[in-house]
Parts: sequence; C-alpha cells; structure tokens
Amino acid sequence: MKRVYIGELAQHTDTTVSIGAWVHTKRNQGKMVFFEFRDMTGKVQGVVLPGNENLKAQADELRDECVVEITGIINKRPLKNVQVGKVNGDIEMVVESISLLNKAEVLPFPIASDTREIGEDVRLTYRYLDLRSERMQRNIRKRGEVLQFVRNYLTEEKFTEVETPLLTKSTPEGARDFVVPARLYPGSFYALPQSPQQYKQLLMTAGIERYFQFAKCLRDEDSRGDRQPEFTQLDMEMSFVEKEDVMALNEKLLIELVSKHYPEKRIQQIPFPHISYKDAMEKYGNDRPDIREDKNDPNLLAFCWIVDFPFFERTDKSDNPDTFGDWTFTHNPFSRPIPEHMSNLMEKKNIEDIITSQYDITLNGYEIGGGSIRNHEVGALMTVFEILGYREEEIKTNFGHMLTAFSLGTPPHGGIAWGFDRLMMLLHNEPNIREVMAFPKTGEGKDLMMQSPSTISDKQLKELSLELKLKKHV
RNA sequence: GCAGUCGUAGCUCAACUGGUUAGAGCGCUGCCCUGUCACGGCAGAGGUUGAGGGUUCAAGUCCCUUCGACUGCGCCA
Repeated sequence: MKRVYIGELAQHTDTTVSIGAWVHTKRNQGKMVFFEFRDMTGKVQGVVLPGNENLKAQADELRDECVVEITGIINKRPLKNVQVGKVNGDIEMVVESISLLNKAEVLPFPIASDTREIGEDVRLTYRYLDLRSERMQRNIRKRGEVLQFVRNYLTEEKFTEVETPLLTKSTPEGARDFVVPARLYPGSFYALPQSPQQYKQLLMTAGIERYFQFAKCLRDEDSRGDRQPEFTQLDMEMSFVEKEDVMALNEKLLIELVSKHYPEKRIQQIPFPHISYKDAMEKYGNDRPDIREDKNDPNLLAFCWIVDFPFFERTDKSDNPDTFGDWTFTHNPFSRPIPEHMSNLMEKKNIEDIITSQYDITLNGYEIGGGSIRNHEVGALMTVFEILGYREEEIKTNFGHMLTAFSLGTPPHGGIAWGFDRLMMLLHNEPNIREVMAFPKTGEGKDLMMQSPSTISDKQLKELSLELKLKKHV
C-alpha cells in the first residue's frame, strides 16, 4: 500500500492507509496500547484496540524510536478524546497491522525533549539521534529552506552559482590552512580554501559578472561558540558596481528573507543604519556593536552596517617575525580604498589615514558578513603589496595570476560574504552555531561521531611519500 | 598556547565541614491496568564517582598529574 504522510492523514478519514514512521511514544494501557507515530511531516496517535492477541503481542514488542510501517483506518476521535490545538488532535489511526522495519535498542538519551539539556559530547557522539529532536529538525529544515530562498532570489537577480575548488593553494597571512598532501607531487600540498576570495574575483575577469556560492570555508584555528573549523559562507561578487550597490542588494535580500521565513521577527531599523568604524569603537568599544533597543526581545533583529575602516595598521613585528613591512591590512588586501583616498594610496601618503571601501554587516552584536570593492587595477594592487612590504618574488608566486588577470580585462567589482551559520544561529535564537549545523565538530576540532581526525595506514603514508616524525609541541 | 567552569547510574541531577551500605526523577526489566496523551499502580535491576597517583584512621569531597566537554582570551586577511 502506498505510504501516506502523517501530515496528510486528516484528508484520509474513514479509509485504511499505511504510514512509515518512528515510534515517538508508547502508552501501554493493558488491553489497549496507544502510540504516537512520527514522520517528517508530523505526529499522529495510533491505537491498538483489544481483541487481537497477535497484534497486541506485536505492539508490546515496540519501543521508542523503532521504525515501523503501520496500516490502519483513520478515525475521527470521539469528542471527549479530542486534543484541542494539537495537529491531528482530532483523528487517530486504529492499527490493523504492524510491520517492524527496524528495531531500536534503548536510546542513550531521550530525543522527545530539548536536547540542549543533554551533555554536548553525548549529543555529538549520537548526532543522528540528536537531529531527530523537534528543535534540531526545525533548525536543519529551515536552514535548507533559507538556502533555497537565497538561491532563487539571487538567480532571479541574474546571479550564477559557481562551485570553486576545495583543493587549492596555501597563501601567506590570514588564517592557518588545512593542508592535503599531493600524492603525485611528493613534498607538495594543496590547501583547503579559507574562502573562495581569489576564485570569485577571477570569475569577474571571466565575465560571469554576478556570482554566488554557498561555499565551505576551512580555517585551522581554534573554535568558539560562533566559530567552527569548517563553516559555510554565502559568498558573492558583482561586476560594474560600487559599494552602495552591493550593500543595497544584500540589505534587500536580508529583509525579504526575514519577512518571508521569520515573520515573527521585527527588524529594528530599515534602512539599516551605517556606523563608521571610528564611531563604533568610540561608542561601543568594538566593531560589531549590539544596537538593539531591547536586548531581551528574542524577536528583535538589529542589523547594522559598519563602514570606513582603516585600510592599514602598523605591524608589531615582535609578535610576528614573518611580517616584512611596517604595515598590515585590517581586512582584505584585495580591497580598494574609498575613491577619495585612491590618490593617497598611489602616492603612499598618509597611509594610516587611508580608508578602505570595506563594509561589514552586523546583527545583534555579531559580525554576520563583510565585503568590499576590490582593486581591479594592477598598479593599485601592486601598491598595496608594496606598502605591506611583500617581496617581489613573493608577490609573483602568490598573486601573479591575479595581476596577470587584472591586466587582461577585469571589470571593477566588489562583493560580500555572509557567515551563513552565524546568521542562522541568530535567526533561531541559538547560543552557538553547532545548533544550526548538521554535523559540527567539538571545540578541539574533533568529530565525535566519525571519530576524526584519525591516523592513516602505513600504506597510505607510503603512497603519499610521507614519513611521520611526531614531535611534542614546545 | 593560556584561563575559567564542569565530569557521580543509560539521561538529568543530589550527596553539609572529609565520616556508616553513594541517593532521587526519568529511562530500563517484570507483573497489573479498556480511552491514554508527562497515562497510572506494584516490584526490581542498574555505580571502576572520567583515568592514574598522593594526603588521611577515613576521599565523590582535599592535593598533583592526565583525559574529555563547554565558555572566553590569544589566534581567526
């Protein structure tokens, strides 16, 4: 018999149907047994009536979280047994046959609860169970819906989704790279991308003009509540734009996303306020101010643009002996200064005062995105590298392809990247991004379910021409 | 790398100033129960107190080491 979703059972009253479901709860009454069956669309009460000893015996065998196929007749409940306000509270399934598809042993923790009360390590070890809980189901499903909404929206706006490589090249500065040994080139390594920054800019050279991607980004740095070694950015880049264009499009997208998928939320101020980096530091002491009028209102969203960041800051060489120059960049070396400061850059004048076109977007005290207009001219980009004190050969090795591309017809362009997990965390009022990720890692970067990272075999090492000489860190 | 909090039954927790046989709720097992929906009733099983060492007549409790989880700092273009 064709499977009917539990959410659609109300349309099948007085008929016999089959469902595929988990046993959510069981209430054994002696002669009668009551169940709640659950599938991805909802829950329904099942009742095993007295009289059929065989069926009763099968019902007794079932325990929570067993997977079953149930055939039965959908009845309107007797009036006194209607559960008001509950989905399917006015119907029940009178069980006629039970097929046990997969028996569940006793669970390590109850899933019919707010699993945030369960120890984090147990949840992560049995993540597939944790994900069955109502809250996690909602988080993961809504995330998928939002993903789809953004895809449709940007596609309508003439964007093309392009996948960029995961096996790429290690670059100096920035976060520590995760690296992958290259079997065919002993001693050489790929790096996993910290972001698709260079690829997306080169897609502008390639004439894609409007690009986006839900991009996996990997950084080998220590975790936080809002940081994981592996995370998702909504990455985008546009040609022939100025920063107002990028900001306006993203602002509109965020507003529509919220109104469509989180109608219970209220955005504090539209258009989003703009605060300069200087004002933010003076007024709030950080560059991701929480400007909510009422910090106790769980449905208040206070978006804010932070602009006018300094491009460069002096390096403290005692901290980082690898730094060659007197200056380092605050955000992104590929950024372009604001138009008024281009001449200062080119003449290397008043370097400390040069303002970058960088714009960050913050929400309730978290940075949820950042971007800029890029330097698409070879001379300007070279000047930045010179100020940063990079050696000529280093520029050639690491950025030669960018400089070449920028001498072969690259339009002015700019973009932005959202920290998608952080945005979802805030939209769901979750205390950390693990709650909106299907399979997150622990603070120490371990996957407790898969038990990674793990050692590899001698054969694998040999194929990679690698030999291990483990040293204790000093 | 550093700091803080925590680690007791399958889960969530309790156990006073170091003091008798480490308790409770849920879950689990068995029996009873014909309208339950946090079902109910009776009975029962279940512990290397994360691990190792030390102090003490005596350690879940104090000290040291170690492992793990979480939170923050450093770090994170």
